[in-house]
Amino acid sequence: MARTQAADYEERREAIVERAAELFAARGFLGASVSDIAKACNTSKSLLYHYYPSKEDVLYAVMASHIDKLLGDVETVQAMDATPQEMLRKLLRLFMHHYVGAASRQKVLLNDLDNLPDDKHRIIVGKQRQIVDMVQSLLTGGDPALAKSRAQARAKTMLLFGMINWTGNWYDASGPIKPDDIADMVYDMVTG
Amino acid sequence: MARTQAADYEERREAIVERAAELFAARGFLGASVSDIAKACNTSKSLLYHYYPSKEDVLYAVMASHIDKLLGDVETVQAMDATPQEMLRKLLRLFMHHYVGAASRQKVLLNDLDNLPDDKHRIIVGKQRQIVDMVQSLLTGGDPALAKSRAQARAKTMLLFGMINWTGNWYDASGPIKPDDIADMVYDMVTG
DNA sequence: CCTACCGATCGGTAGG
DNA sequence: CCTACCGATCGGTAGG
Repeated sequence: MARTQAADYEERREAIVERAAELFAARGFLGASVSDIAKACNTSKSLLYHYYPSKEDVLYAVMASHIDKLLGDVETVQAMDATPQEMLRKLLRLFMHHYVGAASRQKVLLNDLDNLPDDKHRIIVGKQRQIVDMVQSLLTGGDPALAKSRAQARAKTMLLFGMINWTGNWYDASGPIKPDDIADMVYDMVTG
Repeated sequence: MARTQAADYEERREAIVERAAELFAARGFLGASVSDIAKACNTSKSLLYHYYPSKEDVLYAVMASHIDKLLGDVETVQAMDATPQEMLRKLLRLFMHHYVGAASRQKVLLNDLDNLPDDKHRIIVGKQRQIVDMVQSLLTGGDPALAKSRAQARAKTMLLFGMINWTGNWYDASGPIKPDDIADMVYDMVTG
């Protein structure tokens, strides 16, 4: 009995996070109310507060689950035996797949980070920095000219993230361009 | 007397827009209250409603004033007698100057577009499309290979906008990289 | 009779 | 697990 409930508990927590991610992505964290989330989950506000202590904790769950997958991509690439260029291309493809596969969570991560309380904000920002640093080291490792100027290397890295982070605003899954195509276009532009 | 008041009226309207832009940029449209804006202007909420009929009209004023400057950049470049490449490089430099010089308004334009009512939303989106189309035509005009595939050209254009639109999240005016440097880095990446 | 402007409060809804 | 609520604050407007 207890085990069945525990299994159900985790399923409901994940269902709440998924519905919340969709609503936060569509209306913003402040624009989507706790009642909205409850309705989307076919439950009551009170039930929602049984699974998460606050609206901000739901937001954190949305962001943490997503960024941990991106950190998993970083670890996958770090375990490769390959050149920086090959690792960068692979990492960009993995990122784009997660960006597209979890578009709502990715949008929430980019738009509503400042709505997290300070302690949770710091955790997410720290993980973002790990990801950015990994990309920057692959970029400078493959291009010795970049290693000379730290500011230039950071700028190029952030231009790269601009390209992939903005895809949520225009990417159309039903079009001819696929996630791998975008990853390769970005790769060619930053290495060409 | 009447002329003095009219002049004051326009000054106050502009001051409200500037303060609102800063607050919307810092907290988001929903996170900044009308009371907050009034406080930042050292006036009352009632006075604010004397100058703008609603909070949404203030948001529209923030966005419209900014995007009209970007459209002015497009017109400046259209009046040039130069190659598509030279026009694109010039346009990117003009954009980056306005992005940096009006960072709050640019951030609001990118983050809070969906908080506009439908009619005003359509106006801003229409102007954005003009800007995107201009950049795309300069990009394909300078690169015949791109003209072959519409989807590829649109993708490259949006990757370009990703780079410059994301700069608000990392650009540091006190660092060694200047707006022209970013514009030229972007230019080199999309044409190289 | 107009405008510019204030302190106080409206009806509803937010997160909890 | 729900209905019924709270203290506070929301965008917007009243009288004067």
